[in-house]
Amino acid sequence: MSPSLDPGQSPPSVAFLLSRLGYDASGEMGKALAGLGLELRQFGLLRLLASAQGGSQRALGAMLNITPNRMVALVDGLEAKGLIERRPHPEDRRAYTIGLTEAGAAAFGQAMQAAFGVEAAMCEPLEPEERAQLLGLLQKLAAARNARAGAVPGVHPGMLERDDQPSEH
Amino acid sequence: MSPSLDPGQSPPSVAFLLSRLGYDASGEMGKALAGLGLELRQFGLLRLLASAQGGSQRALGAMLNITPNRMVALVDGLEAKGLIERRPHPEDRRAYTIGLTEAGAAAFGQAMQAAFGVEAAMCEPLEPEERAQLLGLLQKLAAARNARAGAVPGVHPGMLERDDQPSEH
DNA sequence: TATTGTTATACTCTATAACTATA
DNA sequence: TATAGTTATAGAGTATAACAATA
Repeated sequence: MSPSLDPGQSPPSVAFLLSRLGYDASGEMGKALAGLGLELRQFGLLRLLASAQGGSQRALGAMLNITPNRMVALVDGLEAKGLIERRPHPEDRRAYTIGLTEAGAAAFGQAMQAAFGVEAAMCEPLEPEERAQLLGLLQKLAAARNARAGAVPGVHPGMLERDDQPSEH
Repeated sequence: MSPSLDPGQSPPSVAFLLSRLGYDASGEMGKALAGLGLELRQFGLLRLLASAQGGSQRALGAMLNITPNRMVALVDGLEAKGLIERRPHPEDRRAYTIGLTEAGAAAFGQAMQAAFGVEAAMCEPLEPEERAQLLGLLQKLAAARNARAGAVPGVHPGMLERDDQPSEH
């Protein structure tokens, strides 16, 4: 976004700047992950699994706003890489339990390193205090949104999927 | 993005939060524009035309990172709505000059109003001083990026197009 | 020969609805 | 009957390469 009268400048709007910078952040993150052979969405699932093991494929998909049919390909892809596993669900023979493999945990660690690299590069123009300030303000905004939305917050739908809007970015 | 260990929380990372909030901002902007019968990309072109009249279709596309073939449909759509016009280029009979119509200028005004509404809603959780602070920090980041990238800055590729990364939103 | 707008084709991604096996 | 994962089909969106008119 950027409804400026000057095409070369972002307008003095938080929403526009967030949109622009967030898009760039996703892009750089995607590039960094591509170097590891990972896609943004794959990283999103790894990240979720690193904190929430044991969920069914469907339950994980619900948390990521990914429909069941698309979860198949996503899980297939990571399983083919040996980063995750479909394990038999202990209570439901229809379902699988998705879990990180050792290689998957290692790959996730590398991806997080890459993410921190992107973070550092993006914040490089800011003084340390400015960066802390910005972080606090963004967290406040995000917290308010999460409280409002009520559910399924935290995971950037962009790296995963969504149910309503922007796909262009 | 959001490499947190807690799937319900964004991690303390500027990049992740920017990605998440920027995605939301685009989404809300898209919704607001949809109420006016406009898409994000269409708004992007209107916005550009409001400040840079007279460019050829190709030149405009270059500024928005939209390839010539896709500019055709974009211009077609807005021309069908009567918001822009293909006018004969004064110096090159192959090219057109794209210009806002009166209706287009009015629609752009309405879209800007909608954009400001989104801005206000998004910043509602912040105190006025916080908002000003956030705006300043985001502008500093954006300015540094523009200076680095060198060219074609300011316009959120997400509402338009891109040449490398995230399309998942 | 290069460039403008345009079109044609193929390819990717997604959505919707079915199917199977369990519950 | 409803739900897990899966598959099939169709649709939207995009990229690539061509094309006619003009430079």
